[in-house]
Amino acid sequence: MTVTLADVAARAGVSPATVSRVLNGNYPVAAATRERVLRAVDELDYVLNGPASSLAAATSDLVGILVNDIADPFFGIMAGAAQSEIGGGQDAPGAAPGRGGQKLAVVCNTGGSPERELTYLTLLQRQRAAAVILTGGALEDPEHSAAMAAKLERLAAAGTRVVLCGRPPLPRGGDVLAALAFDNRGGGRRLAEHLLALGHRRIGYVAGPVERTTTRHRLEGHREALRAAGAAGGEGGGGGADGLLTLHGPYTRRSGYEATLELLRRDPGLTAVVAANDTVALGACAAVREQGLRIPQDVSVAGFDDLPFSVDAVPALTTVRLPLTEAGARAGRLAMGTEAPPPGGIATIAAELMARSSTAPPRA
Amino acid sequence: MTVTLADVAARAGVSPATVSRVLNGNYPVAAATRERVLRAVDELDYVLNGPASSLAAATSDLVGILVNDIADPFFGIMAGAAQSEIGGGQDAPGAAPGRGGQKLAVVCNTGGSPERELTYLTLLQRQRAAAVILTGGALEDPEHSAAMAAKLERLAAAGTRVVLCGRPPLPRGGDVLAALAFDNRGGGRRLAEHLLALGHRRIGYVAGPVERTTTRHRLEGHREALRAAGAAGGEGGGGGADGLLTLHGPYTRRSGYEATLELLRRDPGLTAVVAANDTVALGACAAVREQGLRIPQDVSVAGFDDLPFSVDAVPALTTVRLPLTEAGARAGRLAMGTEAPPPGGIATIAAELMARSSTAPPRA
DNA sequence: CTGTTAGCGCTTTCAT
DNA sequence: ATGAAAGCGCTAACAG
Repeated sequence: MTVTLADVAARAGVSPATVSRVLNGNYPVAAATRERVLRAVDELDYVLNGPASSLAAATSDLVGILVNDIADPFFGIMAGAAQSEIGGGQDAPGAAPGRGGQKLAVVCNTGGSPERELTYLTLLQRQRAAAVILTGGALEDPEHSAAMAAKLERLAAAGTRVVLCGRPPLPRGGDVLAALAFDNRGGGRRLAEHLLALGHRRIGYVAGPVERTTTRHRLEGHREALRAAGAAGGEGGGGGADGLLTLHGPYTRRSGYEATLELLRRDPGLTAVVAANDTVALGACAAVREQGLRIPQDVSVAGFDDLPFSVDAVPALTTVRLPLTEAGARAGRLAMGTEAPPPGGIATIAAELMARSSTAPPRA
Repeated sequence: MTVTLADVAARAGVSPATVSRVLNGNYPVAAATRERVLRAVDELDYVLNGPASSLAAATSDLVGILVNDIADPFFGIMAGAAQSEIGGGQDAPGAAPGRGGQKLAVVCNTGGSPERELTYLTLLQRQRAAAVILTGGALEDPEHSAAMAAKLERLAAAGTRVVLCGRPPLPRGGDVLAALAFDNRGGGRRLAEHLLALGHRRIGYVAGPVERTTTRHRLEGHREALRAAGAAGGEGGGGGADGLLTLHGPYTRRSGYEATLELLRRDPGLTAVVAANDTVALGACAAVREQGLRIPQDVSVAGFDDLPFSVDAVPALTTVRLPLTEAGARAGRLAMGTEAPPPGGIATIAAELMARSSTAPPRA
C-alpha cells in the first residue's frame, strides 16, 4: 500500500542500500545514480519511514524543548530562539531530501505539571531524541527532582544531549551537558535595591508559585536587599509580619491583580509592589489603578523578564531584563553540539535592571 | 546495553508477546502475570523503544501542532488548549505504563516559513503521526498552497487526522478532517463599523504581512465597512489615495510603531489607527504617544485578537475577541476523534467586538 | 561506488 | 491466557 525504500530501489534499478545512501547523503554515490534515485523518489512520492529508520540507525533527529507554559512568551521566546539554531528551516542548498543534516525541534508543553514533564521526557527517551532542552524554573519537590535527575541521567547515558536553559543545575546533577542559569537572585536584588534607593521602605511582593526555583531565587534576592537595608519584608517567610508583604500565586495577570488588592488591603501604606514577572505586574498595575492610586506617584510597580510588551505598558514598566533570545539560541547550539559547554557545565546569565517610569520615589 | 522487551520477558519469565500485551493494555492478561511483568519493567527501568514500536504497529501516538510563531501568545494559547485535550497529562489511574491511551502533542514552530511548514509536515508524516493541527493564517502563495494540499491529502490518506484551527479551509481541500475558521472578515468589519459609528472617517490601517489569509480577511472586512460608509480607505489596494492609509508589516510591535509613524506623516488628519493585531496595536499606541497625541482623544487605536494583555493596556485596548482557547481545545478534540467534525467539515468561529477605552469619537 | 546480508525491537496473527 | 514466529522498513557492516 505505502511506498517503501524497496519500491524506490526497484524503480531506480538499484539496491535499497543505495537508495538509503543517497537519502542520507552520508556516503559517496555516483551522480548519475543519485539522479535516478531522486527521480524515482519523486515519482513515487516516497516518504522515509521515520520509525523504521530510527530503529535501524538507533538514533533520531528529534530534539525536544520542554516549556512550562507555552502561552507565555517567556517560554515562547526561548523556545523559538533555540529552535532557529536547531532546525534552521530552509535546507541548505544541495542537501539531501532525506534529512537536511538538521534536527527537528519540537516543543513540549508541560503546563508546569511534574507528571507531564516526566511523561515528555519518557516520550523523548523512547524516540531516542538527539537532545532535550529544559527551559524555565524547576519544581523544588525533592521526589520529583530525584526522578528528574534519574531520568536525565539515563537520557544522557543513551546519548541524548541534555541542556538546561533558564533553569538552575539539578541538585543531584543528572549528567546534564550544560546549564544556563539566569541570575534571578541578582536580578531580584538589584530591583529591590533600585526601589530602596528611591526611598521605598514598605514594598509588597507578589511572588510566583511556591516550590519553583525561579520564585525562590527572585524572592531571595529581594529579601537580601531588604534585609541589608533593614526594610520591611526582609525577614524571610518566618512568622514575622513580613510574610504579610509577600503573596504567592501563579504567573498570571490575575494573580497579580488579586494579590495586589490583598496586599493593599493588608498594608495601605505600601509604596511599591514588585511582581514575580511582567505578566503578573500588569495585573498589579490594574489593581493599583482600580484603587484610585496612580503609578508611580502613589505606588511604584515593577516586574521581571522584560517581555516585549513591558516597554509599552503605561507607564513603561520597570523590570529586570533576561536575555531570553540569546539564552535560547545558546541552548540550541549546545543541543546541536555546535557550541562548547561552559566550564564546569554551568553558566550564569546576567539579569539587567531596566529602570523605567513605573517606579519613582514614594510620595512624601 | 539497553534494556529490551526480551530482557523484561526473561526476567518476568514470560514471552515477549505477553510483555507487549501488558504494556499496551489492549489484550487480556492474567492479573498475576501482569503484576510480574510490571515489576520486571520497574526493576529493569525499561523504556519502550518508540521507533521499534511504531514500526511494528505502523502507528504512533504523536500529534503535531504547527504554529507560525511560538513567541506569540496568539499561537501559544491555541496550542496550549489543544494540547490539554490531547495529552491530558496525568495518566488515568490504572493506565498501563506503556501508553496512557493518550497521545503526545508536540508543537512545531514554522516561524511563518513555508519551507519549514512543509518540512514539519514531512517529519510528522514520517513519524506516522496520529494527527496534525495547523493553526493560524495560511500563506496565499498558490504554489505553496498546492504543495500543502497535496501533502495534507497524503497525510490524511495515511490515516493522519488533519485539522485546521484558526485557518480557512484550503482552496483545494486537501482532505482535511475539519477546519475551524475565525470570522476575521466579520471581525474586521465590525471593528471598522464601530469606528465609523463613532464618527471617524480617516482611518489608518496597519495590516499584517501580505499574502496571509488572516491579513487579507481582516483587511477585506475593514474595507467593506469603509466602502459602505464612503469613508477613505474603502477603495481597496488599487491605485487610489486609499492605499496610502494601509501599510503592511509583520505581526510585531515594531511594525506597528513604524507604520503608524509613517501613516501619521502621510496623513496628519488621521483620527484612528486600526492594527493587524494587539501586538501591532501596542506599537501603534507607542507611536501615537510619541507624536504627542493622546489616545483616544486625538487618535483612537484598535487591535485584534484580544490577547490577555490588551485589557491591561492604558487605555484599555478596543479589539476583536477571538476565542482562542475554545478553538484550540476543539481542534484538540477533533484531532483526538472525541468530537464530531462540524457539518461540511467547516465551522466558522465568531469574532466579538470588544469596545474599550482606546477608541472614542474623533476630536471636532 | 554498489549489492548482499543481517538484524534493530516490537507487534501481531496463529496456535495452543 | 500465553507462546512461537513472522515480519514492519530501514541501515550498516561487509564484500566485491
